[in-house]
Amino acid sequence: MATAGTPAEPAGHKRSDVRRNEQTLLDAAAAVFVRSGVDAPVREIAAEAGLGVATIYRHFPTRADLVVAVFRHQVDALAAAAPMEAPADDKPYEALRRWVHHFADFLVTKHGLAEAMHSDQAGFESLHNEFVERLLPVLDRLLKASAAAGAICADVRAYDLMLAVGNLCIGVDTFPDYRSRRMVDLLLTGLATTAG
Amino acid sequence: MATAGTPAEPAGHKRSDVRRNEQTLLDAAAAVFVRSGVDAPVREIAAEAGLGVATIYRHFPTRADLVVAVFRHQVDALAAAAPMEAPADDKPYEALRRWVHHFADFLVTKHGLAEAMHSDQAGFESLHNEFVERLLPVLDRLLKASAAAGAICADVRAYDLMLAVGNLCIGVDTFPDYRSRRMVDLLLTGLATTAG
DNA sequence: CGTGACTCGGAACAGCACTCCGTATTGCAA
DNA sequence: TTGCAATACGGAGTGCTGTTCCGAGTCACG
Repeated sequence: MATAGTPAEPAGHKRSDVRRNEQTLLDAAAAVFVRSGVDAPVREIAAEAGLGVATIYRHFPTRADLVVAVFRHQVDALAAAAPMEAPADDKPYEALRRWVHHFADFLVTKHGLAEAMHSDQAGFESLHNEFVERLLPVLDRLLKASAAAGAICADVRAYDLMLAVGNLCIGVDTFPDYRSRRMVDLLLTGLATTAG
Repeated sequence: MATAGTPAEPAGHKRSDVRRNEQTLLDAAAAVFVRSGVDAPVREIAAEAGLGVATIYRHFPTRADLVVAVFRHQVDALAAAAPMEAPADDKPYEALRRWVHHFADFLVTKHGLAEAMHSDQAGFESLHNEFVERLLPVLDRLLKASAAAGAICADVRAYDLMLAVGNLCIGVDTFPDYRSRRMVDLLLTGLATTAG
């Protein structure tokens, strides 16, 4: 249940094996996620790490906690990739467009991540929450900057856009002919047009 | 494996209990799909029908076969809802827009159908195939008519658009705040704009 | 080196899809 | 009406999943 954004990381007073196993698990999970997708069986991750399943659950109570931990750096990089100060940028819509494509590329390269983020499966809600918590403010800022510049219509909510883009990235693995990037572009174009 | 569009329906030479049970299953499945979504446990459908699980598998080898059979009439209606003769319509883009929204509304009201259609789970491929087979020609016709009228850009493929719209309908149950309809509209707007 | 607290491992439980085979039902013909 | 061959049915069985529990093992500190 607990969202458990950061389980507990005062970092200092943890037993050495705990810290070692946590890192082992993160490495194993990263490898398995690439090989079998983010919804790979828990046992497979445990085997890859050479640890028991209970150890996984002790460190990462829900699957989303593990996924978030594995991708944390990349999500942070994504958040940081957006221009911090909007006023400095004279082309806010271009900045928005660039960042959304970065976001989409990130999702597409992590097999099953987009699917999982919008899944109703138990344990995945906090994954959704994490993404919303970290990236929604960024997207909202970009969106408001564009709206202020009159480049897009102002009544589109960042939340809707974020979920929509995430949704458009679903199925790229399953259906090789599907071009998610083109569709994301189309959505962004629609955003700009409604301003007219 | 078999796509099994129409398992075998010469209708005449089937045992009476077979036909009766098939209808019972369809009714039960329809009820359960509404209550628990299209990915409800097989046992639940069997219980609702008062039949064994093997009977379900005998009539509908894959889950998609059952889903397709339950929604066949509505999918047909959807296909028929598109204007048959494009030339007669002087506003092809409006027709396209209307039909796509019909399609989206259909998906949204069937809990989990959009998710299932783009799932990589075994047994769901034929669901995707069925939708593509039945609705893609319709969408393609609408799209070509709009393109011919110069209302939209011509380089968007019907397949991409269909999957994109389907994707945008994912998550409406899980995330009540997500407005899929608005996002579908945005996508359609983008389609029109790129023509400019 | 001993002790106490914390952690690990894998067996155990529960829920799912899907299959198999003995039993029951059906339709036809005598 | 009744017997029989073909066919369908039911539910137990198999195998894979997530999740929990507790005895055995490991670590840090005195």
